[in-house]
Amino acid sequence: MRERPVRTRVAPSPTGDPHVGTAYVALFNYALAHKHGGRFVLRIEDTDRERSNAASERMIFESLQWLGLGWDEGPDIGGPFGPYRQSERFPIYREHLERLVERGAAYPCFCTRERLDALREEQRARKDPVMGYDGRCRKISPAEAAARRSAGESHVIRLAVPEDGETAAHDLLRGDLRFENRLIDDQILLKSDGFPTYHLANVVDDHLMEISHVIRAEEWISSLPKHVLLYRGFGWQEPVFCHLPLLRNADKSKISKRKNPVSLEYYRRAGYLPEAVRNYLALMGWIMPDGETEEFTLEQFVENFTLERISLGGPVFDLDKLTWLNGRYLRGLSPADLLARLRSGVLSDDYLTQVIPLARERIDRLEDFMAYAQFFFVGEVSYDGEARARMVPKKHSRDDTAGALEALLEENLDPLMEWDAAHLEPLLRGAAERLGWKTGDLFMAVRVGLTGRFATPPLFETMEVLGKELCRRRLRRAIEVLRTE
RNA sequence: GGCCCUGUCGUCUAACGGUUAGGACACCGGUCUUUCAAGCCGGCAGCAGGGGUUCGACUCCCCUCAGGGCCGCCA
Repeated sequence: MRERPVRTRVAPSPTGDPHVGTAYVALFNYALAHKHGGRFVLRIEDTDRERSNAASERMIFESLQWLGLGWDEGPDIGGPFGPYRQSERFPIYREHLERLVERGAAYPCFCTRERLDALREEQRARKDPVMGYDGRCRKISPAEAAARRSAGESHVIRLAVPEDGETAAHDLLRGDLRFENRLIDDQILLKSDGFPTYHLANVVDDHLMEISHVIRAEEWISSLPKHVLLYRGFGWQEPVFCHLPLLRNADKSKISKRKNPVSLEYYRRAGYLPEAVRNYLALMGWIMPDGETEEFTLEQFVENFTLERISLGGPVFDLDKLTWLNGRYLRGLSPADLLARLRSGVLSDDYLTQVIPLARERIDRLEDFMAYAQFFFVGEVSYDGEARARMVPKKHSRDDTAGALEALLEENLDPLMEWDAAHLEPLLRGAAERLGWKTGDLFMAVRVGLTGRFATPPLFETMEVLGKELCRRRLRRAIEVLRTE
């Protein structure tokens, strides 16, 4: 295999809050590219029409920049292989896919969702080891398929996976991986709405963007053979694949927001220093060659980085150790630097300007400000006896209240990307109705949970200023208090 | 259930056939200090189990067990 210039990429999907896992993968890609004087590419994986959104994309940009992981090519700055937003590349995918269909490496499938659902259910009931599409539409002649397509019949395009034999793929850290072809599903490459799936878009883009190393999370290993088959179908040279271990919760399951703060916004808002977060992430599965040095700069990381030193056991994300590391970085700052950090964070003019209108009407002396507005400046709030009492309305139990807050949090607040009063108000009112709660009761529970107080500035404005992360965190804590104390 | 990945202190990890198995977090002591931290010093604690290969296995091979991931017209 000939040597190619090193080009790596990170391809986050803008479907929610910026994830710590994205930063983790980005960090290692960044390090490899910079180590070899290559290019680090940012690509936006927004082929999911339902969920992708611009607010989320912006947050991805901001978080990566916050961590100091700038990219050399990307949707915002362009580059020689653009566009870098997949939703802007649809014609490219369709054109390439036709080539695959012509070669018989992919085929149209006219099966309905209903049939597919029934098929899956049947296979599951039968405990069939061969799960997936049964290949019915593969038997349709190319001529007939083409006719049905041009007649406008709804269809998807599937990958024609060989019936038998096996597909070998190589992972830099794990060596040769073998997969039985009969167990690989005929992956859908183009959805019936004409959108590509991740698998197609990803392979086409990695090739066209001349990506030399695909460094991604371990959860992708099972689709590796499909990707390899795609490269071979196109007749393209495969990149080097390297699957990073998955970050874990304390119970070893894949890291999740129920069990850990996974949004980078959380760390930013809580005042973790980006260099500490980045340093800690580098410690997940990696260590300096001396095996001991744990505190190092991005530059030192890049300089000493080798993919081969990555260990494969899924690392448990330990907030305690991150916090310890952050403390070390914090203490290393000069007073002036520390002041500057405060000034660009929780004590920024921008934040204070948001808080002041909410406090002004409610204080009579300047010295009252801190006491009144303290819940805008702390992490978690405490709940005194009266606050606890007011949190639970007369008609509801503590458990009931905890359940309502949890439902509100997970079903309404978590998915909300436009975090402002205008969006929050209808959301909370709607939630109250669905939960069968009087709005006043629910709002008081939320108010106290969020602030520790029952007399506060207007709820929605307060929530907007506090921001999503702080609200989420405090509500979690309130739920916990209601259930356990 | 099927396929695949992984397995060193509670947690993050070093070791690339020969070490009293090292470091870090957490925890427990001590020290410093008007207090609390921080700092410094010390302690506790690990090779999942069983077979091989080898003069010699944490390191290589096999089996078992355990944990995890995937099995979507999500990524």
